[in-house]
Amino acid sequence: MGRPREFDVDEALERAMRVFWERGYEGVSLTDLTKAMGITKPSLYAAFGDKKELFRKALERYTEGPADYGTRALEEPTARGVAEAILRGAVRTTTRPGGPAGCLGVQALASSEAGRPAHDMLVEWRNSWALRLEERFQRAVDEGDLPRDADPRRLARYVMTVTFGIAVQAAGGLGRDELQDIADMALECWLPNGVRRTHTEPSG
Amino acid sequence: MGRPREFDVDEALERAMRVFWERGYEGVSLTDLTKAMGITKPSLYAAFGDKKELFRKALERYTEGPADYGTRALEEPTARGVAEAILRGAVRTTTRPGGPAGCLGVQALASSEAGRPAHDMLVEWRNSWALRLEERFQRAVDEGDLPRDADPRRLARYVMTVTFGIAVQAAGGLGRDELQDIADMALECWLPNGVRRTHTEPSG
DNA sequence: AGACTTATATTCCGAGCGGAATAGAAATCG
DNA sequence: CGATTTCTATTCCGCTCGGAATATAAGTCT
Repeated sequence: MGRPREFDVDEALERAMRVFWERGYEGVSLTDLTKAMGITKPSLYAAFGDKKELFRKALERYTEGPADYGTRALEEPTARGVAEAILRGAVRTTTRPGGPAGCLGVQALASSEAGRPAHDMLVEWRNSWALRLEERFQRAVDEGDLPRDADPRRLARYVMTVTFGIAVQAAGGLGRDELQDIADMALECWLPNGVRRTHTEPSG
Repeated sequence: MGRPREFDVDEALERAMRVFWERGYEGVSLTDLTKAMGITKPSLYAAFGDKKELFRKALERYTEGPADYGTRALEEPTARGVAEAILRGAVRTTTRPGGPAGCLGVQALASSEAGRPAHDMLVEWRNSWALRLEERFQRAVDEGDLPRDADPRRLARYVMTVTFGIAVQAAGGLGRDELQDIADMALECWLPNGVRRTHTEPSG
């Protein structure tokens, strides 16, 4: 009962996500948000809570939307396939023609105290991906897909580091082809069904 | 003639650099700066110009101070040595015990219009490193240090991408040992005196 | 119809922003 | 000394911030 909402909550959130993606948490004001979302401040407040909560929801939507390639990548049958899919997905998403360059999750590397909520959310977001990837690589070791002496955490950290680096480069304007080229280089350390080495120095 | 300055310009700039490094351009107010620098606003204005100019000078100082490992790295005798030194330097600088985690140059990946000056400076800063590295690798090809068919631009992009990724991870709290481990992995693509492959797919 | 509920629109809040202006203090000159 | 110059300190500017309060419109209930 009561007066029905006049705007589409889902679309408003989508627009908020877009704005945060483009300009970051600290770089966006409530006025920017309400303007982009097509609603007024009380409506925003009632539907999403304060700015921090709205950002949290936008980040969730980002994870399930533009960044869903990550979840799909983890379902690839081989560890190498997972790594390939993650890097390729990152390249595509950070250079999406209609969207902002870069990654919503790779932001707020430094912030004021006011930006700390978003900063912390993003650190946790990035770490959670590293963890999911590590668990997936551990499974690959257990299944014999990766060598028994492979180090899943190390491998996951490496892939995530390159992925984050790609996000930085994308934000700087590098194009899709150049970034995919970088991703390919990073994958050259891997054999088709696993890794070439994980801990030992090259033999020759 | 006239009244002499009561503060040390160099030390004030050092402190400003530190604050920008820690909280980013948009995350720092003039009040934060004057407080950290131990001077008042008119003094800041007279000595450094406005906030944007101060940031530019802080970035220059960063380049010649904490990030001088980059310039020194380019003087290494071999391309592999250059890559090693850059990655190792990035790891050390982004995890320096007394300093902020992360890299002053890897910030402002997304910003408001007000933050655009700093954003653009940083994009240019990162690109300039990629260029210097590319030129260094080109020299290595010319000297026979790298194979004739190596692609200097590709190699430079790869190294810089990993370097930026390391900065992101450092900002997220990863420690020095873990990051050095990642750097080592990135270097495993290289033979002692060059690269294993640059353009071709792995043979097996 | 009319009470009730929940939306929307407008207005306002104290605080802080980047920046500028003004006033006073400390040095060097003739 | 006293004029000049350049620093420092204080104050103020218009503006915007995130957030809250108030008032009104638009629905659903009995």
